[in-house]
Amino acid sequence: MPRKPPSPSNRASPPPPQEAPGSNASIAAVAALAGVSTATVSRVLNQSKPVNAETRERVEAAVAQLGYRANPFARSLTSGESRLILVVVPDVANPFFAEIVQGVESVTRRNGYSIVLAIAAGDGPLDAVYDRLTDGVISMAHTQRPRTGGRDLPWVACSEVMTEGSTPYVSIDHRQAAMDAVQYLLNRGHRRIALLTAEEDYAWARQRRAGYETAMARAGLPVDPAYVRVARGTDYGDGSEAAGGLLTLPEPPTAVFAVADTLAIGAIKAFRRAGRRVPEDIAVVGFDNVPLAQVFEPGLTTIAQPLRELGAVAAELLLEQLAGGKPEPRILPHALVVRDSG
Amino acid sequence: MPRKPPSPSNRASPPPPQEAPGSNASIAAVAALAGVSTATVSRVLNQSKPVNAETRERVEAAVAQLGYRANPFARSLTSGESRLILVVVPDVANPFFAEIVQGVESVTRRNGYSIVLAIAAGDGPLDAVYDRLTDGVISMAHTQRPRTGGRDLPWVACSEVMTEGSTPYVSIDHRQAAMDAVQYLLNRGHRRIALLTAEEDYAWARQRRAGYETAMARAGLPVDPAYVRVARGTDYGDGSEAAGGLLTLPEPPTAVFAVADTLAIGAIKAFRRAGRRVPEDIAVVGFDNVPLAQVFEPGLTTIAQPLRELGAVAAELLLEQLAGGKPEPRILPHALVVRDSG
DNA sequence: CTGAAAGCGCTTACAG
DNA sequence: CTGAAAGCGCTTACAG
Repeated sequence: MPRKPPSPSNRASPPPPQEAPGSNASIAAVAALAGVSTATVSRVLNQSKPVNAETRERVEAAVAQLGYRANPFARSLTSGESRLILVVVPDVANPFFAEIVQGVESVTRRNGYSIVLAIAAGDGPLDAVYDRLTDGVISMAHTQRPRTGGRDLPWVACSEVMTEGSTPYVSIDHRQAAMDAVQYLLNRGHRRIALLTAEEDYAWARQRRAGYETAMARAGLPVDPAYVRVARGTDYGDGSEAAGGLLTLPEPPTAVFAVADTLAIGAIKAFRRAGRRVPEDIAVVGFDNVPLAQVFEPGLTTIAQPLRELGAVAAELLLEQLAGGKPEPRILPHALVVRDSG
Repeated sequence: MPRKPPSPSNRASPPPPQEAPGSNASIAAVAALAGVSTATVSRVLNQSKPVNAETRERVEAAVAQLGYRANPFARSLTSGESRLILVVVPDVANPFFAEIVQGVESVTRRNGYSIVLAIAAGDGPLDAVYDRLTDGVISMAHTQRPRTGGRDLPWVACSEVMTEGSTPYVSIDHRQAAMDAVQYLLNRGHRRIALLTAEEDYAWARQRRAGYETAMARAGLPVDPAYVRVARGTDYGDGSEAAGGLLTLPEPPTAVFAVADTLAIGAIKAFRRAGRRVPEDIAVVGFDNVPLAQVFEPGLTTIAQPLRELGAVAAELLLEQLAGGKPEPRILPHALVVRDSG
């Protein structure tokens, strides 16, 4: 917003409405130009009450002539809503965020909401400035839902299942997706299948691991604890490091299911460095279908999420909340993308 | 922000200040609890005027007890500034944005500004809602700088040199960096060096191309037009497509300089598919040092930008503008990262 | 150092 | 269908 020139307070007579076209005219200027009250201008702007057609036209002409746009601060101060939705993205570079956000935007826009993004710093609470500014939030991050003084900011978790409380969420079924990935490996004849997972304070990591365990159990296969490797983080390097030990086992696995593509690629690099071929010597399946999954050689077999739709549904759930509803969680379908790595 | 319950207008008597701890108390409630005027509360909150130590303590206690936080809309409406900075990121998934934004945040935060992100849709103008909301913008996108009714929103271009007008910017010297990349190839004995560039409505693309041409000219080498390939976009696929023809030339190049890592990797894939080895048969150098440059095999030789510092300097330039200054453009040093591809 | 009061630019009962 | 006026929650000359 512009800085106002320091104007002397003017209490004697009201200032004449400024009609400088293109400057930030006020609603009073529009009203004066159209020969109506500010109330009427407000009503045509917001279509909140019927206005005589001819009057409306005069107002619209005045708005156009002055290039008037409402001051969002004044509007929000009186109306009690900002029509702004906060989308929280994780601080790690997430190749998905852009597409998910597009999905969000596709539905918010046609409902008169704009979106604003914030990067979550770690998993701490959100910068306090945001929640006073927006009507609700869609979080793609592992952020704490803030309890701002007893009041709850409407909140939707996108792609990160919230078990805590009744926060609505939209997600794929991570456990089932992991089962599908492991089942695929089983179908190809693998029996010694290792799990490459990440530190499990993420719900998705726990669920993907559970999927692995369930699939193995259903196949009547024991899970050798030595086959379960927990990476320190989710970087390529973490994947390489955690996968390294697998090869020196007395009975090394013939396949690895990694809970993230980054880990999977790190593992492949480690295997190669050790002289193993992928998938001939050891098959690798990832999770996420990051852009790199297609470009990397060998192309990575992995699980894909419906990104745009995840964003769109998250927006729907939030809008439903803003309208006073209690939306149900939504589970969206995933897909196994078969390439060359496994 | 919360929806207010529909309260009947109350004109007879002022409502008693609500002291419900944790609810959104107003400044009046704080004033009442501390036994001072709202003006005094405002003064301690903003440290805008000296306040008696004992009074200040009472106010601070009241603020703490009520969990008071100023309503940002009311504050902005009166003060004329939002203390919000808009960072515009490109709509293509940009692996850099997170790190640049961290740089921005590191300096805005300690100056009392918060940041808000927006994704630029193509190269159209920004959604009008943003510029009324924020005090200034840092754009990492190829967005048009909007001229909102004659008034200019303070603006800094980050990593995209603006030749237009006097918009301050921070960037590396793309032309020099490209020269360095090509010179590296020349030093390794290459003479037939092709250029893989992108459609040139981007300043950086033009400048990198100019660097290529200058380096070749200085080496006394002609640029064969057949060696200059313009990719349709900057995807991997675009790189593969544009690079493909190079191999069937009567005298194919021995090296390629690509103006983006994504193009470089696409080219490498195309070369491999055609049975060529990189770098033995053909060397490839990219630009950007995307995360993948390190992970891809072969590791990509490329130019790295100082991301965090780019963001930090952009923030400094914007703050300088907000303080009424006219900051000079800033050029930051780049680095050639030598890996295996060239 | 402190307070009473105007004013920022809107929206919305209330009364015609 | 329309207007006068209060009120949203702050900040800031102005006057002590």
